[in-house]
Amino acid sequence: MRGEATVLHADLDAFYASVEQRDEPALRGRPVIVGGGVVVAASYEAKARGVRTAMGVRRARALCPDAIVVPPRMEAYSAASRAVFAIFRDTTPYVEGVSIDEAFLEVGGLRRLVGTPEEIAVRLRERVRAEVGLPISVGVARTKFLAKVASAVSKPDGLLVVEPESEEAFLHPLPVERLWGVGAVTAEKLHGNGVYTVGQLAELEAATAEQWLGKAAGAHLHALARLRDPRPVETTKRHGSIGSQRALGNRSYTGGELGLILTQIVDGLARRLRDRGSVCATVVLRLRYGDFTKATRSHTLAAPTDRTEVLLGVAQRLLAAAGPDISGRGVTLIGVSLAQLTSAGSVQPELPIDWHDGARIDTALDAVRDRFGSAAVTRAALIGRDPGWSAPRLPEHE
DNA sequence: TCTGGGGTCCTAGGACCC
DNA sequence: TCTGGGGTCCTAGGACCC
Repeated sequence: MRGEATVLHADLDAFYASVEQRDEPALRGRPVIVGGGVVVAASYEAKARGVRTAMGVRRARALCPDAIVVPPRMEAYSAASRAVFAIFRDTTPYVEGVSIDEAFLEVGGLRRLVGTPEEIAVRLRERVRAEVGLPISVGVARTKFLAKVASAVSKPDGLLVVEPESEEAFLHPLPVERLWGVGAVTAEKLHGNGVYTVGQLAELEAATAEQWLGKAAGAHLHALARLRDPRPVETTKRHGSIGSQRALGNRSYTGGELGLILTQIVDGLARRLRDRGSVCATVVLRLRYGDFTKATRSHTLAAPTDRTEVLLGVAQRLLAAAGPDISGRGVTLIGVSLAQLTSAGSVQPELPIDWHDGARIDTALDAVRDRFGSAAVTRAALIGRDPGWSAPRLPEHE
């Protein structure tokens, strides 16, 4: 027995472009491109002319000269997203957000009270259209993966229910690129071995797929092709990292200019971190060079923090350490990620102790013991042994 | 095809500990 | 003096998703 199709995948169509068409009637029915240097989103009228996400705007204009290009309005998209997610949560308590414009909804158990999954999906689409003014596609199936493929196949503005008994007939003829997790590189590997459809992948032994694609990816994709996807809809998913980056174009930057950009990035991230009540343990610096090669440098703190000065100090040291490469090839992108996030509540506040540069650590620990008791010494020693903590400017005592 | 910004997960080697 | 294997953490890089 396979169970029932009770998972919905709801996915707004050409989300950013649809918001623009909703808010500006003159854009309706016309090819709309949202973006600056590259295409961030394209309306279906633009997609029909070959415009694709991540394509350069110059090339997109060549393909579609009558396209209207508008800059992104993130606040408008966030507001629309919140309104749609409110309808999701009004539909079922089991909502797992995937991104700003899509989510999984578990609607099993609502049959008696509300209706069948299909009836729920029909009503959901009507409500999003009526209350938020946006088209949304919904796939319904027994697993998250099948529901996601179903919504993609149903687009635009569609609804597709895959009943358990028709899963193979639905999935196996599709190209392997439809599998969630198959991108350009993996597709090329599979094609090189004569595998073009999901059905062909399902016919392989799992070990063969693992050999070609790596253990985890091979096993996962093979299982999906064989209709196995045990992942439940998860209501509480926490973020593991937050990040921010800036593309710099082609001109060269002085060290001071780079330092200023780095400060702005870290300052914004630290603020976001504190707003969510989190601390982070690892700082990751990302660089991209003129030839599009990339580099990452990271440092893990002994004690997680949300303090701008500490995070900025680490980021600056990472940037300085990557220095020789920078001058040689020219940085075209600089970014920072804060990883290993945990709740700030689980970490003690920093100890207010006057510890200046060059002070001996045992002297500092004695002072900690005198003022806060011996239990505080463990944490102070932890901070002290972290080489990233060269000049801890601890906060003033009240 | 000359490439934005926000994320997730996996791999592989080295350090370190038991 | 030479030797084992497993587990965990950190770092760097890469694939993928929207």
